[in-house]
Amino acid sequence: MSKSDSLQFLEKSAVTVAKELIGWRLYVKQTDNTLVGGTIIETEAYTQVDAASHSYRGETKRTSTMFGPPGHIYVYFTYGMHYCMNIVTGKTGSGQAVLLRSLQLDKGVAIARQRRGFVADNQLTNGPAKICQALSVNMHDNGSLINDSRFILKPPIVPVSSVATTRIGITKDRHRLWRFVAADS
DNA sequence: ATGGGGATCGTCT
DNA sequence: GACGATCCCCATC
Repeated sequence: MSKSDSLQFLEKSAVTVAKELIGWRLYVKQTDNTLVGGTIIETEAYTQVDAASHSYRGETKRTSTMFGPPGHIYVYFTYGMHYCMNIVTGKTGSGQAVLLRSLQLDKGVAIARQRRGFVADNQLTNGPAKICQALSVNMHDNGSLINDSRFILKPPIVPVSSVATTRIGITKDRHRLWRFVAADS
């Protein structure tokens, strides 16, 4: 699959992408040109009809990336101290994104351990803010285009099946089964 | 093993 | 002026 095929995949709706993104691999280039990242094993979909989504009340300065073209990275800052990253999906202007919630690291484990304060290896990237801390992603990366920036996204080597559940850490629209987890995790 | 609360600030009401 | 698409520590069971 080529670079343009990856971008074409991201034109699908957020719910479809969130489900099918399980098993894809995300890597982020570091300042020394090495890679940190691994396999995506947990995602959540957010859309404009969804009261839990940042895009629910329309475009603002903060959410403008979410309303831009698919394939870009939407980073937001929350709880006064954490960053979380999404991949924008769907038609341009539709306000959809997929939140990355958990990765299985396979590159850059040593630097990730250092950045995460030497927690247990299974806790390095098992949360949206942990991913950003381990991969060194912050607001400067907001708006970056996948495969044309620090961010590299590759399709699965073998397809990975996923299970749909309710989302985490939200108070509105909790009923939607828009969280997807790798079946074997 | 599980649960409550503190840290900390940009964004929107 | 309130509240998070969170994480971590500490208390308690």
